[in-house]
Amino acid sequence: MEIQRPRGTADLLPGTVEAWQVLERIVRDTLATANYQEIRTPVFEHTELFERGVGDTTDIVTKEMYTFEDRGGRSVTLRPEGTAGAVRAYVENKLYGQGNISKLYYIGPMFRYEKPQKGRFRQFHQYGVEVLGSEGPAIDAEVIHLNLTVLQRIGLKNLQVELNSVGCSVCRPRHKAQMVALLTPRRDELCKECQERLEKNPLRIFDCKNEHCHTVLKEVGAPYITDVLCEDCSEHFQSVQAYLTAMSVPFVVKKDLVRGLDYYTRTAWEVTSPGFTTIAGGGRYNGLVEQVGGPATAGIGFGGGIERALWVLAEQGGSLTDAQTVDAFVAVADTSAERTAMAVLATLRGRGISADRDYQGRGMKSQFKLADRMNAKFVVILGEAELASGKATVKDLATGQQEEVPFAELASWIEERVKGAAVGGHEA
RNA sequence: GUGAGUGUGGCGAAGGGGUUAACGCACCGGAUUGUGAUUCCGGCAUGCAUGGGUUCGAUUCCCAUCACUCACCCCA
Repeated sequence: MEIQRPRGTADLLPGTVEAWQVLERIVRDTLATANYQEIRTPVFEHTELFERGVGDTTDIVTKEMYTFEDRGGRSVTLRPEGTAGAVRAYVENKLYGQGNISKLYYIGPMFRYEKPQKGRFRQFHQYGVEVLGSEGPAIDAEVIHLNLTVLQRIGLKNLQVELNSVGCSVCRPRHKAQMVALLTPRRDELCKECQERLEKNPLRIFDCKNEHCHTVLKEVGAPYITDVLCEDCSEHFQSVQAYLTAMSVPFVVKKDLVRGLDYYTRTAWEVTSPGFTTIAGGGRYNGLVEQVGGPATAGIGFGGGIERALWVLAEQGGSLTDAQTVDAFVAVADTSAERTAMAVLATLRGRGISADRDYQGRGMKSQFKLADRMNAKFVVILGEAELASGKATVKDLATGQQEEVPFAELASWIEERVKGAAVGGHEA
């Protein structure tokens, strides 16, 4: 049997990679406008990093990690998300020693052992930012603003920012205690999973899809974390909203928003579009750097799914690319012109003019069809007559007009006419 | 991880236990001389996801495996 790609992975073929290139370009350009710098970290890390960083009660760690032993008997894991690795690198390379905040971004593959579905893969790709070293609400607003801006520039419509605060090490335990006190008497009525959540992370009960669980929540008067924030968190949350408003970032507060990772504190958000799953999401993680072994350092970041952004874009009827084009197609009318054709190709390419030809011995008619399919702008015809006269016949495929151009002037002639027009794939 | 559905050429698809597996698109070649459209002509699956079983005979029935899709879970 033919070898197939592993489940949940995808081949990106010519025709679709172009959109990825454009999207990545948009991400880089947008983040550069806010002075973010790229960081590249390993695609696998010691398993312990994720267990400690992401949290060992999360779904990601308990059932979705690609973990294996390497030949040295070490347990390593393909990264399921980008934050843990970035934070590890920040600590290991002592970036905090520079005294400034670090504004970082990454783009790359992530891995999660899940059952693949639409918009969900085992190897998927994210771009994301991490800001280390600032606690102030202004940076929250900047990061959320960037998160949304990238998506807008990609061309997505009907985007919605859902915002919440999940508290800190002061208010979270307090909230947890209240939840446990209120819900334990009616523990038996909760679904099996919520009974577990009650012990590990009661906040997540709000996330439950089970109706009866919600009824119980209401009846006992279980408070949203947002309603019982400590003073500092409450103030922070208010400020974030004020800054967002100042930056004209529309958002809605969603009190039951809980993110899937344990490390979030205070600000948490998701960006969605009605009818789709989460396209991007992020939050603040003030305790994470310490947990990974660094000095107490505030952090905040987001991750966006490339497949999901492209999927939603396509569903909304948008696209990111035009087909790649070629400036000149060199048509060989007679085998005696073969060498000249190769020379012309080399010359044109040397001048930065994209050029291609037929390598399958096709006839004239087929070569023109090929040129047409490549979206070539000009066809340079080389045959006996041209060799004899020292002039190439050049046809402008858009107008259908032909001209004789001396070999020596060919490159400049084409360059003049092609200049200014977007040359295939160099511009976003 | 649980449940359901699907799997025929590059793509979309018809078919159905018995000796030529429709059709459309795409692709390739041709319609007298070295030129892109349309039209016309011709070509293009010893094969119906893979492996096994039932049968005189299977691509059509059964089982397993793999993949994809959908729902749940959760998320990007």
